Amino acid sequence: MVKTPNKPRSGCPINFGLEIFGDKWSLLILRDMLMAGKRSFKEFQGSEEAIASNILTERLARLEYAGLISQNRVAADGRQIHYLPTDAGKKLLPVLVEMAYWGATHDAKTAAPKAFTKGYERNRGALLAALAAGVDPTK
Amino acid sequence: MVKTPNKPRSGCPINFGLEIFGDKWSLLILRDMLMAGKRSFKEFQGSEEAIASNILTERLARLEYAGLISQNRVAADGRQIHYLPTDAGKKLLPVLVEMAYWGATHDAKTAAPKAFTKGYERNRGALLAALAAGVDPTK
DNA sequence: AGATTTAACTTGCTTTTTGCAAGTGATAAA
DNA sequence: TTTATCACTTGCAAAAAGCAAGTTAAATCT
Repeated sequence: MVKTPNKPRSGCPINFGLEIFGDKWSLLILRDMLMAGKRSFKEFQGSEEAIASNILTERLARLEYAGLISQNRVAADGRQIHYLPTDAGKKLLPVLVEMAYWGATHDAKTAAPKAFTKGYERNRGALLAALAAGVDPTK
Repeated sequence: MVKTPNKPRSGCPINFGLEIFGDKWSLLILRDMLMAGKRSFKEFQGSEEAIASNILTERLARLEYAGLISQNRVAADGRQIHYLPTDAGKKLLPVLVEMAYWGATHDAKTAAPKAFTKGYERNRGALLAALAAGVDPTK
């Protein structure tokens, strides 16, 4: 299901990332994990962008294969699996934050709260730290 | 050729970006423009990843449509067109730098020069400023 | 001036990926 | 013990990517 590693198109570090999460869905899953605390299949499916279940399955497998997330069956409920970011996955937070800031400042109709944009501009490091600590910095 | 704007899947600022450059090629074109000073169709085609000409055409049109780049016919040679980043396009540099840093630190076989990684860790702001000014910070 | 190159695309066709709707199997709850 | 819930699968249609070859306009070469 998850394909064996094709040889990379290049050794470029940007290309390295794109070959893992260069599509319209992977970073949304990471966003849900890293910025919204979501962990289950159901929660990812519930996001506004409405990913199809087969695509979500494939992306979770790929992200796991790439070492960005891990699976853990929930002890209290044998049906559920919790997907958690690995250390490598967590380190993508700055990428997400930069993309979010760019989108917030270039989309006239953005739903990004002003507090996010202001927070970034005032103290980017503190914003990153708050998000990494699981605190919603817009509240 | 460039499709009319579908309604966005959400108002999320990250999704806003993904709907424009959420694929395996767009950010490589921006990388070539913003970090390698490339401007012509030929130069983009010459990159190691070897984009097909029909895909390159389509992506340049899409990026222009989204306002990230502009076309300018070269006065000295009527065959050539120079593609240049707009202000909005230039502001994607931090996204590229974060992706590059992540890739450089998570790909064991990365071709990223140590000077880039070191430069980022020592002084991210200065690295961004140098790249924005068109200086190659690894030299 | 005519022939050859060069730059930027187009076209046609095949393969791969995405998207949608419906269905399945293993728990868990009523 | 029926009914729900969760995490998938499956089948099929539509869209996008990939590849090779061809086209057009403008420059350069002879």
